[in-house]
Amino acid sequence: MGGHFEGGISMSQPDLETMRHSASHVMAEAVLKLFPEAKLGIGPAIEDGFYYDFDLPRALTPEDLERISALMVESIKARHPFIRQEVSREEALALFANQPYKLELIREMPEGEVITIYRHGDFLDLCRGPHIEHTGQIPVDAFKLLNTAAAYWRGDEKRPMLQRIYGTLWPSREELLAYLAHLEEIERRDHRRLGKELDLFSLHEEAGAGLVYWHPKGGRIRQQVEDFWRQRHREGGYEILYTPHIGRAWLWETSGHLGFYRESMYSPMDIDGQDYYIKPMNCPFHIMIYNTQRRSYRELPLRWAELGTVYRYEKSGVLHGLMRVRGFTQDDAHIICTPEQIEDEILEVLRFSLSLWRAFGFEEIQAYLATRPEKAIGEPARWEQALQSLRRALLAEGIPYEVDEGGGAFYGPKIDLKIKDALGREWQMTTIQFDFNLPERFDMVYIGEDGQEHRPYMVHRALLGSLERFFGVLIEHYAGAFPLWLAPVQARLIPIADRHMAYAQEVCQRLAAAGMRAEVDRSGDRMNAKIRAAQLEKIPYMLVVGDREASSGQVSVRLRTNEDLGAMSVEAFIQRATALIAARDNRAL
RNA sequence: GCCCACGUAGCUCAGCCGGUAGAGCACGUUCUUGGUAAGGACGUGGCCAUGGGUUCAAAUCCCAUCGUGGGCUCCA
Repeated sequence: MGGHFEGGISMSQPDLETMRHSASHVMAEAVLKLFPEAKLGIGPAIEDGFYYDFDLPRALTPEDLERISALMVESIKARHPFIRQEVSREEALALFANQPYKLELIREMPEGEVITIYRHGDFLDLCRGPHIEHTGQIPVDAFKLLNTAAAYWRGDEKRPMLQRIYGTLWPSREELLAYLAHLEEIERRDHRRLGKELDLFSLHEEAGAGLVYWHPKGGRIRQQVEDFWRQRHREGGYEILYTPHIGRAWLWETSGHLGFYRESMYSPMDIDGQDYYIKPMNCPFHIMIYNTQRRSYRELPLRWAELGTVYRYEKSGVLHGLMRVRGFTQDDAHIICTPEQIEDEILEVLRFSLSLWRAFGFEEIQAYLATRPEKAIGEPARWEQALQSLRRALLAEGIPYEVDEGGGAFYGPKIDLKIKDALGREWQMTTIQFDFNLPERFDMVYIGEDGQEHRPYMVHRALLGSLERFFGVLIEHYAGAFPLWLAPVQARLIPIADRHMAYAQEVCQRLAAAGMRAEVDRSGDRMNAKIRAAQLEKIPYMLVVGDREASSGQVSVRLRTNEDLGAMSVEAFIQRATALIAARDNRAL
């Protein structure tokens, strides 16, 4: 979910990446001055900046960052040249004798590889380079050390934990400031903050981590999402299923989940001496339904969807608002079809997914095609066919995609879609996965034209992914100012004085009768305060009613964009609003 | 799960070199009945996350647990 920040940045700068990498060296130099005993990990350039990992005698504090930053400024002002030097393995080992992590890297370098070191000032690092000419090329007012965090040495949770310092660096101060403003914007839109401010959802430590409570206003939005989702699925030839939340051990043994997915499942509960597990996935249940009958090729493809709530154990440290939770509702579906149908089905799923995303106002989508991993089941020929149909679907839809070599599940290849939000951040939501495993395990068959039993193809797909994560992304994408058709409150009646309350109530009822979500501000506040409150709640329409409106049967329409449409008849307003709602217009008010 | 930080009223936060709590907003009452982003007055509200320890005394110090945040690893 790394932010892609582009706002007016001149990327043509002579190698911003090199500059950032060099900055990480300068930072390491500063850290060594502060902590001569520090052990160095690695320090690459990353998107937006750089980091360096250190093994330090104590935890870093924000004050340390300031001191490090000040030392970096000194080094930059000193204009130390970067000096590249090739060394032999023995020399390298000697130079880094007291740097165990560097020694490990050196020892792992293949024989004959040229080992290079870079020096600047009295700092020395094992490094492939390249670097800038001298430290003075780093714009001294365009970098900032952002935060410290922990990271396992080489990303391995069994290895020591190092302290990582993240910094950001830009070609100019203006760009740095723009980037910092961008970070503030991200914070401002944070779904956890907006969820609280707009009274959409909550989480409760005393009631369990990673479990989401949808408040009335969040519930209204979810209902709209679900209603639309169901409508589109009906139109797309899907049937809707409802299945249990728990299943006997037999089910999960047969599916193989107890073998390969156990660490994500919760402990069983005992029911009449039998082990039951709460479901981490919906697929086995759908297959049970499939297997209740002898199936003919004539009834395929079957497209079975379910808003299925699943529970998965997630490590405590990874939980994050709505984005990563322990109980969530997938907009799941399984497509069961013949090998001949698979290609059309895949293409259709992809189209369907894209149109759904566009309907919610997400236009930019990137696809990832994940291929056969080392350890996989299913004949290579079927993998190849499956992969081809996935690839052809991507080409047919013209979506940019990258191949994730070996990134497929062991039971089949898949397409994942990442959706870009309004701030350019990517979110992995959609997944379309082949499954060569479950049809075998559950011995799913259909009778073909030839009267023989055949194994159907099965595809899992979740388009929005989970309703919780989708909601989180939706909140951040719109910064809480939801499109009219999704807004929990579409219009608020604002009576100027108490004597206008009855008229406001009457108008409100007319809006409700027209299918709108409207309410009257019954507080004792003055009109200005009522407008402010509605504005902060990002309510699309503020309908001010006073003597003038009450006597003429009108409402004065103010939009959350601050635009004032003036007075219009209630009928005209209803026409305008209901037309936009029916059209599911994501922008107009 | 791991490392670090944090957990005080519904919300945002102050208090924390130990002497049993404070602000703004929200909420309630009340005066005001006001034309497009905060009218005034008064008031309610906290077992200072939970459990244990140190101390004459703990919101303040120590430990543990739970949770949250930033990361690592992993995923919808």
